[in-house]
Amino acid sequence: MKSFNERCYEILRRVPKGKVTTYKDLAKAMNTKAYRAVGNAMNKNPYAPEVPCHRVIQSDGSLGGFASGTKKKIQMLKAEGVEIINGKINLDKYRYKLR
DNA sequence: CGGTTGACCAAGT
DNA sequence: GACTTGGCCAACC
Repeated sequence: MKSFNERCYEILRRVPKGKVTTYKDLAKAMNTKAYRAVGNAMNKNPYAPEVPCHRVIQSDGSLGGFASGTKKKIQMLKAEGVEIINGKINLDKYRYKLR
C-alpha cells in the first residue's frame, strides 16, 4: 500500500508541460477531499524534477505556495508556455483534465 | 490516541 | 480586495 503522498505524485507526474491543475482537482482525481494533505505532500515532494509540483495551483487560479518561492514558480510556468496574469492563471485554458 | 501543522477551500465581514 | 472563521484531511510527534 503506497502512502497518500505517492498517489499524489503518480497522478501529478502525468500532467503535461504547459498545463496546470489545482490541489482540489488533484484530490478529486484520487477520490478524496484532502486537498490540504495534497499541499503537504507537494511541500515534501521527494521526486522534485520527476513530479512537476509547480504545475499545481489553487482553485481560484492563484499560484498557492512553493518551497523555493512563489516567484520561482511563476518563472518556471512561464518558461513552459503558461501565461500568468496578475499572478493568476486562466484555468479555462490551462487546467489539465485529470482522469 | 490527541494535538499541531499546512504549497487549501468557501463563505462571511 | 484583504482578513477572519470554520471546515476539511493526512502526516508527524
